[in-house]
Amino acid sequence: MNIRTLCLAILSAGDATGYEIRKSSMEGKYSYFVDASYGAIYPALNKLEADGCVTCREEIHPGKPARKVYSITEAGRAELVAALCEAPGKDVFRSEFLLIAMSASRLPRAVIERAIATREAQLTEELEQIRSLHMNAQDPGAIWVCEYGMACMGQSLSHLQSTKAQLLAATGGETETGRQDAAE
Amino acid sequence: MNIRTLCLAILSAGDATGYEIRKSSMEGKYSYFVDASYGAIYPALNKLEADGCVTCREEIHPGKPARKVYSITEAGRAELVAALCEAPGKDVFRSEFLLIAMSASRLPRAVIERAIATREAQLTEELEQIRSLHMNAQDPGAIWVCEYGMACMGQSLSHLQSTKAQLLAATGGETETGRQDAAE
DNA sequence: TCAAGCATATATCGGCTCGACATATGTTGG
DNA sequence: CCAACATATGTCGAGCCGATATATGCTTGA
Repeated sequence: MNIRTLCLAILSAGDATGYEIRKSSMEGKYSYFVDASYGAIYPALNKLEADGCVTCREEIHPGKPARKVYSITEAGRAELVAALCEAPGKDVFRSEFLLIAMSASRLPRAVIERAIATREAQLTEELEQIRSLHMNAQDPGAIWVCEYGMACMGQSLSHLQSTKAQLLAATGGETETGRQDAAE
Repeated sequence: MNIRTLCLAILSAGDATGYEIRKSSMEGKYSYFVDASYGAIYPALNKLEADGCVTCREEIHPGKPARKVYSITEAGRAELVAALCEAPGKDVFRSEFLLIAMSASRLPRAVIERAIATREAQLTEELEQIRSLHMNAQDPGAIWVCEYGMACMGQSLSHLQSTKAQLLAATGGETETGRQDAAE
């Protein structure tokens, strides 16, 4: 999957500027598919326009920088469907947290504590975000994806919370308070 | 997290060649942390050697290409611990499958069927792999990570299997057999 | 009140990385 | 027997990320 397809997917749900495409691919409802930076998005939009897959209208507000709003064309929709019909690539899960957890026995307890807290906060925030996405979702596919995400993240969070004591018990210790905390 | 740290983490568990590092970062027990290609690993190992973080011995088997086996040094272990003590970056989950699923209502049923089957096969294989990792794991941190992975993937697979009918019901249809299959 | 910081918005660029390829040899299965 | 695959190192072009530059309006706390 490439940036081109991501842009088409986002534009198929409504017109957007390059800035908005980047935002929804980094934080919003398209943040679970492929990453994209400006350096990838702006050239991709130029190419898509040259290929007739999108059109661009320049909204000029006096005194403001011009907004370039892109719309998908029929040719763009066709290319999007064709791209999505290709066999999907492998899903990717990469976690620095898990590398830290795996090295727990060689790291100070405080580092593991912070890593767990950070990961819990992340999962909680993401769950919250998907919940709000779920409430606003109309399309049955989008609803299914939200429910799938909530199920996976919910399990991830609850397993982390119920077993974090075991992980902390495996730390290198290092601090005097560490051993006392373990008795808690 | 960078390739440098990944190399140190892998070497901290035992000596390895560039080829072996790449393999375990792509398929083996280090495949859940950061991606790495040859083009990233070989330069990183050269840099690590120049910095005194690893040493390299060339095993020469006559008639074979020389194996460059790398070992971590004390300086390397110190840098690894320091790197792992940094606040961890966000975990990453990216899925082409979910983008296809989200677009289900605009795609032919057969495409969704194939995407689900592909994803089920992937998850089953990964679960199997973690199970074997779990059996061989010694370190408590590694065991915890395996159990965490099994819990998350197990939930992911079982939720997919128990709700895939709903996703298929949301497809665009397109094939005549599609509607008949839905009654199954 | 007003500067500082943040959000919006477009765009470029150096450097890093991926994926494919080149090269060489041992192993294994049909 | 040989094609395909695994081991093993390494290069290179294409593509992308992250940082930076530029410009402006809105918010907010000292």
